[in-house]
Amino acid sequence: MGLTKTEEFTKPQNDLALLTKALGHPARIAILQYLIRTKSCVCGDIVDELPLSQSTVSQHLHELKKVGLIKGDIEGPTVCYCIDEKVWNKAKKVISDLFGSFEHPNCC
Amino acid sequence: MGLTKTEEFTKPQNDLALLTKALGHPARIAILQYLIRTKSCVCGDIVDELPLSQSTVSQHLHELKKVGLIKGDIEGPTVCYCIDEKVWNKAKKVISDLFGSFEHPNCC
DNA sequence: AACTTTAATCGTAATATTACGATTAGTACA
DNA sequence: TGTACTAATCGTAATATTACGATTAAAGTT
Repeated sequence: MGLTKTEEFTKPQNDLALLTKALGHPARIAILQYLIRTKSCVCGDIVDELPLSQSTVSQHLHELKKVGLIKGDIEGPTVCYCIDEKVWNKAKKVISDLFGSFEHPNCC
Repeated sequence: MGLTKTEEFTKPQNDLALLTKALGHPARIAILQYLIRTKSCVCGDIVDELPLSQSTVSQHLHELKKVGLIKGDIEGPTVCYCIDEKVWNKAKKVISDLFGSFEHPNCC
């Protein structure tokens, strides 16, 4: 199938899964790290930075934009991608809530 | 293709991507939450808890075991799944490092 | 030994993902 | 207007994922 049974799970579960799924590719991790690292929100430079073709990078940027982690502002001929602080902080909270909810093993 | 160019990225990037990818399905989020919530490391009950077939749940458990987040101890006829504290804490750190590395937007 | 229970694995089908080259759309400049 | 550049989209191929039923393997029970 390849089709997730989304309707059978809660919205928080689906949202968290969509978020982590978006993070689940080394290229997208690399993009986020690059955006955080570089002071200026350099744009098409991402393509030069990554070992992937322009169209593939564009697809990964689209995935990240879909979950809101980044946003793209058109600046003349180029596009400026940045981390979306609001979504980023929300994601940070949701994920740390998950990891914080485990204290100690119940068994084993 | 569907084949990630793993060799072009760093090990930390690939490791983090594999971890988040494993989290990137609502069923696997639900499994982890269930294991955290229930005091006893109840086992095949996971199947009853989830709206998926036994074989599908088994596959998801396998995915989580692959990245080490959970471990399964055979206890008589049943198998007891638990969070692996060590891997869990490491994952927690790696992810919070990523989210902590962003302070404020550089632009936009 | 035969039976039951539990959970992994196999086989399969449908859909998703990853990647690329080629094309297109949009903007700036000559 | 024509040209050059950037970045999205289209088309496509290869592989991965999700899901299920059926089968198998392993352990306990009768």
